[in-house]
Parts: sequence; structure tokens; C-alpha cells
Amino acid sequence: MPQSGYVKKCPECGSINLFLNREKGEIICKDCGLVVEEKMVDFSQEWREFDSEDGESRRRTGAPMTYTQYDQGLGTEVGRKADLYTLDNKDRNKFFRLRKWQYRISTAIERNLKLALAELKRVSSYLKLPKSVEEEAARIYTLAVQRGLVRGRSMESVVAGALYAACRRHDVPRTLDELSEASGIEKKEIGRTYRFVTRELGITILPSNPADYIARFSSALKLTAETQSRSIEILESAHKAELTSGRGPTGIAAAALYVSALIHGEKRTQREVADVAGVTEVTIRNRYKELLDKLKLEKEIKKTKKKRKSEE
DNA sequence: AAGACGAAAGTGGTTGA
DNA sequence: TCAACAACTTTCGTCTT
Repeated sequence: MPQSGYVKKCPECGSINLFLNREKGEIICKDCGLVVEEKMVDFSQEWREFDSEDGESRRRTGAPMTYTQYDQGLGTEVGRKADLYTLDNKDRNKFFRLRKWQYRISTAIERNLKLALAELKRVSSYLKLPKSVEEEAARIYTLAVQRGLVRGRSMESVVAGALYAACRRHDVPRTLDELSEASGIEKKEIGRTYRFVTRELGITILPSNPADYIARFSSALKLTAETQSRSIEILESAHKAELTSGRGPTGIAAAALYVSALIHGEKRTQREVADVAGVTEVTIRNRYKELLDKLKLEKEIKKTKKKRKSEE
């Protein structure tokens, strides 16, 4: 066991006689009873530590190597049950089993965290998310574990939900579809846990801005910079015309991009745009129609059409 | 033949009694 | 807690290029 390099004083009485209750995830002053720290682990520190291997030897929790031991298998319960059924010498194994069980309970939260963070890291790197988002998601997940919000939900879905929330908070939104593909969790489930977790943790969720999606969709469709910036202008005027409220931001972004591509003679099919944005063609059509109606863009589209004809 | 269009029915979440 | 509702999807037939 690594020794504790965790030196902290109780802000109330100055005692250094602090007790770390890992099950509850609290640090309590033994002298005055104050709960010094409710966060179970300072996660961001652990994260960096694991990543940078800078060889500092004072570690609070288990060695990083154990991290990889827990495969992204199923939960701990499955393994425990399997143990029970494969025993043949009951008496001899009973004690051993109980001991194992006890050990597992006491480290359940920690193990859950390790497992979850491995998963989180995997999904995050799959989506090429920035470090700041990864850390935010880890923070959210850690909080969720502390509050017992994972109970009754799969760990993976909470990880996905935390990532989704973190992305939105950092204005680098990913669609639920992308999260779903990266994590292997159903879209509905991610949405559900996302909503649940953010509500329980009181995380404010401002609706994402369609413009945040433009850059990514645009590059996925290999559109030029002009088309991209034009679509952002369209979004702005759409916003002024109150065409955006209540609508799915991805649908709006997709439609703006579609129109903009038409105007610049870089036509993409509705299907292509729809796939990238993770909406259906129908939704694009609806938004597209609204844009044409309210923003009088038809002329520009016709203009480019004529231009192309005359070029032939 | 492929893309665009739009009607109709279905889904899951929100809201308000 | 439940029903009405808005946004979005799925499916499918028709029109346009």
C-alpha cells in the first residue's frame, strides 16, 4: 500500500488528525468532527498523475498500474456471483470468499472510479475531446459517484452522460449520436442519465448554440471557409428572426450549412448533411424551408444557379 | 436513377392540471 | 400522476433533375 502523502490541517481546530472515510468519500477531523473534505478524491490531480508519469512517489491512493487490471468488463457483482457457483469445497472457501467480499465492498467506490475513468478516457480520446473537457467530465462523474447516482444505472452510461454534459459546458458540443457511437450506450440512455445527473448535481445547462456545431460539420463535409462563415451569418439572422428557439440546435446548424453550401455552389445532398449532423433529411427540409421563407435567401441560390449555368 | 419533397403515423420528453 | 403537446423521426409515395 502506498503511504499517504496527504497532509492537510483541519481548518476548524488545526488538527492534523484527519480520517479518510473512503466509503462515504469524506475526510473528517477526528478532533472536532468537522467534515473537511467531501470530495472523495481530488480527481484532477490523480488524472494528471496517471498521464504524465512524472514519478512523484507520494501517492494517496493505489498505484496507477491497477488501473489497467480492470478490463472494461461487467460490474463487480457478476464476478462475485460467478465465484459462488464455481466453488466445490465450501468450508475451505467460505472464509476466503468473505474476506474477498469485504475487500471488494470497501474498495468498491475506488474501483468504480478507476474503471469509470478508464472508460471515460477511452471515450474521450475516441472523440478527440480536449483535456479540459475530459477533466470536467471526470469531476462530474466523481460527484455523481459520491452522491450515489450511479446506482441503478450502468457505469458506462453515467460516464457518457458526464462527458456529454462536460462538452456542452465547454461549448464544444457533441451530438448524442456521437457519444452513443463512442461509448456503445444507447442514445436514449445517455440522454436520460445526462438529464438526471445534471439535475441532481444542479449543473446549469444552457442550451447549446448551433454555431458551435458548424465548424465540425463543415469540415466533415469538406466545405470551404466562406461557406462556413456564411452559414454562421445565416444562423445569426435566423436567431434574430426567432427561428431557433425550441428547435434542435443540430437541425438548425445542418440547415444553415446546407443553404450556405447551395449559395456557394458547393452543393451537398440533404442526406450527406443529415448524416454528419445526426438528424434526418426531413428535419433539414423543415428548417431549410423556414430559413428560405423568413430570410429571403432564394434569390441568392438562384443567382449561383444562373452563374453555374452561364459558366458551362 | 438519385435526390428532393411532404404527408402521416410513431417516439420520447416536457408541461400543466 | 396523467394527458395534451411540440419537436423530431420513420416510412413511404410522388415529383424533379
